[in-house]
Amino acid sequence: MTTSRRNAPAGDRRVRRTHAALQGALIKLVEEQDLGQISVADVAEQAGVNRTTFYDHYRDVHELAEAACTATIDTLIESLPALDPALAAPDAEPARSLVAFFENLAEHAGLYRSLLGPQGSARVIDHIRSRICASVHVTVRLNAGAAPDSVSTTDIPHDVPAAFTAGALLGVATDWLQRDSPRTPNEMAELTWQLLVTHHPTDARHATT
Amino acid sequence: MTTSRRNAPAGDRRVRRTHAALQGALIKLVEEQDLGQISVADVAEQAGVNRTTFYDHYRDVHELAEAACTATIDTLIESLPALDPALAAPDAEPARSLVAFFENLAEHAGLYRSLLGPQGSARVIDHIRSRICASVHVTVRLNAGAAPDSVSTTDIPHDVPAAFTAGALLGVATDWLQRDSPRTPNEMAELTWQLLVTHHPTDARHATT
DNA sequence: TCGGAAAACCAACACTTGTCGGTTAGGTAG
DNA sequence: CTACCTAACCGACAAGTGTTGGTTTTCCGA
Repeated sequence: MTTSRRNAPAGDRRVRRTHAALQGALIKLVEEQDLGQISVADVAEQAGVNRTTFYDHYRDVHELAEAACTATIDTLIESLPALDPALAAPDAEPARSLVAFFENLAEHAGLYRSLLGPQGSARVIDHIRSRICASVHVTVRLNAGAAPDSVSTTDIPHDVPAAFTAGALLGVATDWLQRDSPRTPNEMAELTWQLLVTHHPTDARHATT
Repeated sequence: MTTSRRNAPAGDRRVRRTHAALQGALIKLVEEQDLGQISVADVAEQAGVNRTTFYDHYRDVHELAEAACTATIDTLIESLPALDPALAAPDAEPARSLVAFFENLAEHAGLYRSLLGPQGSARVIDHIRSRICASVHVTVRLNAGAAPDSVSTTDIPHDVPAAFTAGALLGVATDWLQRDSPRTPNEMAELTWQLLVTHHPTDARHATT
């Protein structure tokens, strides 16, 4: 094949450079204007590479955007490994993982706002959603394996709750970014956590503050 | 300032014709191929109108898609007016509105699959999400007004639960359409309903079948 | 160190996109 | 019925897109 084809760490030095240049250029541009207004020529010039070189690595801007936010998404995903929607105690603290989730979201607000909004990319949206979905998937499976005391684990399949939770998180995040986010990450984590664990707000008034 | 700007029912007969022609053309094309592959020229030719006429009404394919699926979305939205995520009794039947929701979804599966998937349109996705969000919003407000027996209505704001529910529904729907949907609309409604009302699957084993 | 392999550059290509004046055809108000 | 109004058509335009073949530069391994 193409000789050495390491996926992540190694590889040709040149490709890594142009990859980094292009992704960095897009991230910078996306902080200033909407994704839909960014042309391939803009990204190439900002990155300092020839326009045709762009097409040697990505098919279009969407694909670049997907790759560019992968690293950020990775940390975002890893911030919520301990999400346990089913078996969690209702009086648990507002789940540090959720706080980290929203803090990470706020840190790259400009990026996510441009990518997830109406002018964003359906490819990126779907990518993020499926990533969260997979992450929640394994978490549910882990919890089910950790407490295999009943047949209910096979009764309720994994995929629907995972899709439910992933969509809910993405929905809350998107909505939070769309408005001028009057709430802090902590508040968002608290509210979202109450919704995740149960939909009875009258029961959940513990308010450890 | 194009003088008369009637929005929905009346207006010039010619405009309605071309609107219908373009929207119908897009819907037909979108059933066959992914939205991202459809060009303005394709739609115009399929609709039997000149290409420049397209731009007299819509800025790009995404905007047309948003307008084209509005009617379908309206019925989709109106199918879930009775959604009560907070106060519903946990042993209630699987919410006819949810069944209608998934049936409507299945009926236009090709359309939604192409629009919501990775090759879809972020504008359409955001549009649908915000529509569902607004619908759930008023529902929550209605229920809160129907049972104003505590201060908890002001304690928990409306927007976050609405965004949560909207995202969750859209997530479940998208995930269901992406796979080859082995489940029936009834099953999906049942599963989603259990998730909406509570996250404790061990409690929810009523199984009216 | 050096030679081959492959990435990056370059010019140019057909094609699509979005926009613009001017013309034709159709509908609506009077 | 008629005259005005305006949507729809037409040709042409600059700009952006995606691809191609060929050249130069850079890197990796022997």
